[in-house]
Amino acid sequence: MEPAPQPSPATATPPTIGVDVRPRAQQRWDDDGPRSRRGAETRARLVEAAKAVFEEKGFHEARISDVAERAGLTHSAFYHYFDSKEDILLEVAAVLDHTLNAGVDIILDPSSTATPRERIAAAMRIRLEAHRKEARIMNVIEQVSRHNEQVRALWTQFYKQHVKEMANSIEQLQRRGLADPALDPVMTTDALAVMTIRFAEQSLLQDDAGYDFDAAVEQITRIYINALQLRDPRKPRRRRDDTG
Amino acid sequence: MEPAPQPSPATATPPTIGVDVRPRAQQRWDDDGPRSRRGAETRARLVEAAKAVFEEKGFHEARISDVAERAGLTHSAFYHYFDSKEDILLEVAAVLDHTLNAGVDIILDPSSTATPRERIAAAMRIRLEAHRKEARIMNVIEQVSRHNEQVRALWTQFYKQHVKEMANSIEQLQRRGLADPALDPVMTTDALAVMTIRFAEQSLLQDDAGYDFDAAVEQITRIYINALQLRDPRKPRRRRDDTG
Amino acid sequence: MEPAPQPSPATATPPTIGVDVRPRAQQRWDDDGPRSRRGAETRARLVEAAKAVFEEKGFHEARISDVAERAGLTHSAFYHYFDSKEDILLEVAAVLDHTLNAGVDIILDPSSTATPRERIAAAMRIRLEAHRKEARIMNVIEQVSRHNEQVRALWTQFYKQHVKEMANSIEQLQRRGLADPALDPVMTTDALAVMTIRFAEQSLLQDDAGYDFDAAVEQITRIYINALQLRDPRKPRRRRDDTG
Amino acid sequence: MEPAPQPSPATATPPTIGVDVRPRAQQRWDDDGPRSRRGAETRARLVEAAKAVFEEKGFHEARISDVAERAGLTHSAFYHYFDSKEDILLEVAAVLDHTLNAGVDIILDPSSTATPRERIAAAMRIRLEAHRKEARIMNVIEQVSRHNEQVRALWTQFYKQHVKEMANSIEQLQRRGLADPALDPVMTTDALAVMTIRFAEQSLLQDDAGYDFDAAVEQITRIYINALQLRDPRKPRRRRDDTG
DNA sequence: AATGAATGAGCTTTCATTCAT
DNA sequence: AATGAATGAAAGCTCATTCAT
Repeated sequence: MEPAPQPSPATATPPTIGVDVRPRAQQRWDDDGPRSRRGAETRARLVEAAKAVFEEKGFHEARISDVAERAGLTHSAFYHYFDSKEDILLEVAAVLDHTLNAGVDIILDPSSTATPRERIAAAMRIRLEAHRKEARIMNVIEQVSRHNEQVRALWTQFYKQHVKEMANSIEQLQRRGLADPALDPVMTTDALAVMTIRFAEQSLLQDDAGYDFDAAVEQITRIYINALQLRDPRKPRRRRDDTG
Repeated sequence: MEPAPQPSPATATPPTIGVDVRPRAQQRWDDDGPRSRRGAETRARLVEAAKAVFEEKGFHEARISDVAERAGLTHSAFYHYFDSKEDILLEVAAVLDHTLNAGVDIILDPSSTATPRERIAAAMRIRLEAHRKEARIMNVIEQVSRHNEQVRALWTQFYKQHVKEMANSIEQLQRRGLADPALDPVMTTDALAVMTIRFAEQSLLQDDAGYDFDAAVEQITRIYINALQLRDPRKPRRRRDDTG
Repeated sequence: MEPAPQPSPATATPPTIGVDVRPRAQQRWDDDGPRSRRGAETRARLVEAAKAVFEEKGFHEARISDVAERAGLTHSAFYHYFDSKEDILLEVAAVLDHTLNAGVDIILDPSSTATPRERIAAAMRIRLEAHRKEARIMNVIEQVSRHNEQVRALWTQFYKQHVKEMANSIEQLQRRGLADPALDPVMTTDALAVMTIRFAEQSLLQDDAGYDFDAAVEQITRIYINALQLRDPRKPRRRRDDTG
Repeated sequence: MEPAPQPSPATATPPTIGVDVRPRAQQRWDDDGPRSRRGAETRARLVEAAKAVFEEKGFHEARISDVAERAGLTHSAFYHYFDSKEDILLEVAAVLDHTLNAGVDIILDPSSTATPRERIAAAMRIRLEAHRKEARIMNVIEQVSRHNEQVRALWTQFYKQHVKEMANSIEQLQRRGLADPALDPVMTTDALAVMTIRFAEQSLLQDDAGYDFDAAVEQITRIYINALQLRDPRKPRRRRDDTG
């Protein structure tokens, strides 16, 4: 258990999420946080271990000793770094936040010459990939968010952020006459985001069989585009049978 | 040894779901079930109480004594009727199964003269209403389903059942040239079902603010119809820009 | 469960053991005892059931409901007849007392013309048979006797009684010069009784394999006779042919 | 991670009995065992306490908290060292195993110049002493052995071992013409072992009155020797040909 | 920084027993 | 006489957490 070399930067830096939702976590960081390199490494190992354990057993079933042991530590060593299970979950969640919001920008990138359709397809793939990978832990986070204020804040923020960006994007398309004007951008994004995320969670889990990933990407993209009644710009009038 | 007198219909009927997923629950019913009117009432009260408590605190946080007390009973009285928390959750879930599958038929009812669009709108409303109402407990069930085989069986069955019916319906529409033929019926239904259910769960919870219900129904329906590229039948040929 | 015809006389009569060791049991009999024929039958069925259950599961593992159910009764019906598990065990034990002391008389029967050796062989067989049959329940009784005063009294009385009779017999043999005079009659009987009883319990349980029964009888008898250095009378030396 | 420092020899040595019957106990030792001196002491105290409590109250009546409290610990501290009551009983039993098998060798020691008679007398004393001392706990062990596989294995092994050794010894005596050839060595040993052990248990318990110890040793020895029809070697010829 | 020992709160579960019917 | 419902006491066990080293 000695190795675990790079102190994953993501965890070693105080997570840079917009609103800082970490009363206790922050205290920790300022007061109790690891002062030595070795400490930082151990801490990172714990976060990693926590994620794995939560994914495997869920939050409630996960024991602090499970986490500690997987990190090659004693039960009680855990308390050097975190105050509680909730505490470490917050850290796990913060790290995740980064990962998941990565690809979204593509859709909105104004410098891109891609058609909306292409952008959506690209974004879809990226997002589904991310969710397929992180579905388990997101599920955990979401579950906990229902009973833990801090986690809820983090989760909401993440979700709302995503929806907001998408909503903007849809609005633009509507303004340019490229999307069904009768759709409410926010609600639509919400619904479609839910669809995307949950579908990934539920039917794309790698070891849970489900569908072929590429086929799924294609189908979800099509549904998405259909739903928006998306038209490609500048082409005088698309006929709808080439939608793919 | 009277022949297990009429139990209160709502909660106590042995749920008539396709596959019977109730090893212990069934035993209970046959062997240990309440034999007196009073017992049946108590049992029903317990199921009711359990649902409420689970909704409030989630499954793991819920204590058996919470349930018992809410039903006006002692802790140990609980064990007259159920073997465990899981056991009573199964009962709660079974009851719910009924409720939720109620409105689906409308979509498929062949005797109806309504257009597909109308049917979908109707089904959507019914379904969203049901889910809005039962979202909390469904969430609980779904959570537990990840770690409990029996609950998973029940939940899967419920979900799969729903998807299958919808898929059939979509296939018919496709065959009649009324829906986008490029969509895979099963995957599409899955995705759209996920969207509907989860949107309801997440954004329509009564006390959780969110959107205006009627507006939401309208939007979700529109998205749904758009996604399918649904055309109304018998009209010689619709041009697709008036889809609204 | 209706049959169970003859109210086994042994249980229906207040057991006729020397000292009456049944404070509560007696109360029951006088105060609460079954007044109707049906009651007496049920009571007998309970005693029978108790014996069976105790044999199967031991005293501590046995639940009152096990007993009641085996007697075709409800848990709570048990309390019409007995105050507790201990209470019913006392009854079981009392019944047993009779059975087990049955064959002993043969050894002492003065009218018999058999040689001591023959008498011992006969007594041995009878006793081993009885113990083989009742070893399980005796074991239970003995176990309980360690923690329950009343049961202990009953058990001791039974055992002491047996030892005393045997000791008398040995003493006579010694006086007639037919047994090793260096043996202390009481201690010897005790030791040999222990041997007999326990050997039966431990190695002759019917379903527990062990030895062939007849061979065992023969061997134990031989050991017994050897141990006493028993000589047959009527050989030149001794003239007292009145073995009694 | 120190190498499991020297545990208090009496209770803590991994018992060196022939077959290792300690699935969980062994795990414990390797994985969970006390790693500090203090821990080892506590563990030893627990084993000691357990023995005492079991002797006083019997296994079923003994509460884990009784044991813990007697060792000056909390209820839950117990679970640092043992998984269950059964678990600690196994340890108690293993320790006992040593003690009880100590003196047997004397009988068989070929270098000894003592006569068989003398050897038996010596062995008898040792064994009776041991049993007198440990009768209570052996009783507990035996009781539990009826319902616990592991304890049964340990107990059986102990008993069988003993019987086997004695049987060999008897066989030798028979071959040398020093013991009644009509006796079956195994059955005889079994019976005589039962006699010895149980007599000690039943009649020699120190605080339970009974007989004078030395007298008892003498008597049991005599019975034993009689039973075998033991002759001293080298004495020309015993004339008692009426042994059968 | 890290560990092992120890604690205490709390939960599930089992059962003998009582009560109303 | 018999039942089902209900209770209360107690047990076993788990775990997060603290403490001394």
